[in-house]
Amino acid sequence: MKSTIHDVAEKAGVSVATVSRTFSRPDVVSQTTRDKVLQAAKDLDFNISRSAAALKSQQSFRVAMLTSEAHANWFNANISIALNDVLQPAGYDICTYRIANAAERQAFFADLPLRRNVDAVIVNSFSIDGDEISNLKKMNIPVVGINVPSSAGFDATISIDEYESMRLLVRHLHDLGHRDISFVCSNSAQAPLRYSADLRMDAFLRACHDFDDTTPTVIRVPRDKENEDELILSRFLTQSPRPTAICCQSDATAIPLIFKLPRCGVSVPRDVSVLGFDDSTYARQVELTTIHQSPEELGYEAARRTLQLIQGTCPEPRHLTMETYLALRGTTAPPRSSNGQRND
Amino acid sequence: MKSTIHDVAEKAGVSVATVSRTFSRPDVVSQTTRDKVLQAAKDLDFNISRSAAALKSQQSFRVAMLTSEAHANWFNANISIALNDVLQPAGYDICTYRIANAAERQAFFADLPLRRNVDAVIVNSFSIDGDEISNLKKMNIPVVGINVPSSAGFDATISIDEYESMRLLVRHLHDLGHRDISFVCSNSAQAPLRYSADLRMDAFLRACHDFDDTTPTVIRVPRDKENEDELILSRFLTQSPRPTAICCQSDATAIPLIFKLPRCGVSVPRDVSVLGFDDSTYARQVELTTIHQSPEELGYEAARRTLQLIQGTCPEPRHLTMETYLALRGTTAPPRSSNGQRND
DNA sequence: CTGAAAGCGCTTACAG
DNA sequence: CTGAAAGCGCTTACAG
Repeated sequence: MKSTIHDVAEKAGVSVATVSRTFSRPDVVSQTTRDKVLQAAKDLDFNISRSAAALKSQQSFRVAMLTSEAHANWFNANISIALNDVLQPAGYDICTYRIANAAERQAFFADLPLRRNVDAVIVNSFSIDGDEISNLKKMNIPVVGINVPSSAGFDATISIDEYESMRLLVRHLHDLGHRDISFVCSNSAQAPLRYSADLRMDAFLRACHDFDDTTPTVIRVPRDKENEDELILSRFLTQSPRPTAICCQSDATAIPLIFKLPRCGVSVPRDVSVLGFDDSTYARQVELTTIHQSPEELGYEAARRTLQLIQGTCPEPRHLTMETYLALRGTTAPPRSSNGQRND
Repeated sequence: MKSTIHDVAEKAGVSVATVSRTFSRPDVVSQTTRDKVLQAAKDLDFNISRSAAALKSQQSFRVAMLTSEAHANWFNANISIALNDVLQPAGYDICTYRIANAAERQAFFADLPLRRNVDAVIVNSFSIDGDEISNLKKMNIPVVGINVPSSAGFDATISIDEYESMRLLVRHLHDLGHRDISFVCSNSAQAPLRYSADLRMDAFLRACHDFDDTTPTVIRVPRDKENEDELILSRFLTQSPRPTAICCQSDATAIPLIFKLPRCGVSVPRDVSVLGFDDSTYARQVELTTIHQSPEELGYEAARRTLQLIQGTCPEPRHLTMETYLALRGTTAPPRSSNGQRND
């Protein structure tokens, strides 16, 4: 009922080797033979069995993606789609391993459940450490990183430059005359595996440090709370002196704010400038000034490099930094007293 | 270097059959033997080879998901995560097949590239027709649908009731006193594969039909345009008489509107009520009245049923309708002249 | 509860 | 360009 390579060989009057080659290396079989085989395969509704091909050829045709994010977010959704767009047509499945907490992390890197069962691993925005990378390397397969803390140990990495991005943001605010700037972030203690939250705050503080007349403050709230936006609002409104600009860790934090601030009598950008990070869903429509990045491109580049590494070629360059830019829109403006003086 | 089941058998002093059973059916091997095997496996960094297991056991440990959506959206991202959460721990990979246009659709259902290579197929929000379902069934594997046009031919389906949902929405507006209601949707001619866009409009029109004093109108715009929100705005503002309420096909359409309408001098909900559909990202924060649905639950239920069907048990019930509810929030209010009279 | 053995459906050197 | 043949690493009836 389900036909095998033997059935096709018989029907086409060739050997199974030829049938196999017709699918795996069509260039080495003659046009005439190829046509015969293809016709027979079609008549018999034949597909190559991936499991058999995998077993014999010592490949798994699977690529693992490691991530720590529990919920559906814009960044990961775009990464996944881009990976699938490149890897699927090339014959690879993507298996997503979500590591949600310290126990899972420990278990994963100790057991390495992927050993022998994937052809490459992509580490996505995960705060992986040196020992963990070493463990991964024991599998003797390519290891590719997307937004990882360091490129050390990786066969290829694709990242954005958080520091440069934050510098763009802070310089823009400084140019406008802002001197009191708040950074809003979720408490990283709650999300120890997610890379970039901590980094981004550090980048903000460093960027402010370039200007000795600029006072950065930080508003930290617990992560994944339903009322995150209310907490932030409350903290901001009670700060004294009130900062003239708010840099948010991501658009997802900024968008609720630009909706709610006016309802608290604080006009955006007249009374306070608000900035996001990502240029994600709705950012353009709500005119949010933000840093544009493209997880889709990060994903494409990562997938392409993964494929190259599997085929044994070294991607050029091995470590790529994708450019970001400041999407200048309507939520930033000069502060009310734009003389650069503090009004305290 | 890479150890096989033979190495483990030798080290543990048992047969390969016992090693195999230790992993696939641990209940049938004695505690003592199991411990020996597990220890040997650990010492040798051994994992079962999926390809070999798959080949011999005539399973592929893969589940296909068919979808037509090109871009990352809230619904699909949540579906994917839920499917992965259930299927991955059960040992199944998910391979996502995206069918973007008529040619791909034709090719896919004619060739059935998954034949012999997946254990089940999940059809997600795809406007699949009877012939296509028949084709799928030729593979002799379970076929599960999420939001498909009809449950006919499916081994299991999970859906929401679009009609009932839309009735909730329209009745709420009618109760408030609205009689002129617009439905905003993207042009389905551009997206012939996506199921639910057309259906939702039909549901809206039917729901309005329940009230003979209510006049529905439709604003249709091309899909996936960058300036979709501006087109809608322009159409709405030039309509005469201007509807007192706008029902949007999804939150993604509604959210830009509730941001932009006030900037055109139209206050929400004072001058116009706006409703979404989904209860997706930011809906709560921007106080959008909308229909709540949970793609996560749809995904979990679909995955659970898929697993049951693979194991040969029939899910109960086979066809499940997930409840939705009206999330009553701040973007709906009585129309300005709430006497139910038309002011034309 | 455990073992010996057949075989799942391919790929790939090797030979011609 | 094509074929004969070995074997990838498991699972699973069957026997004990």
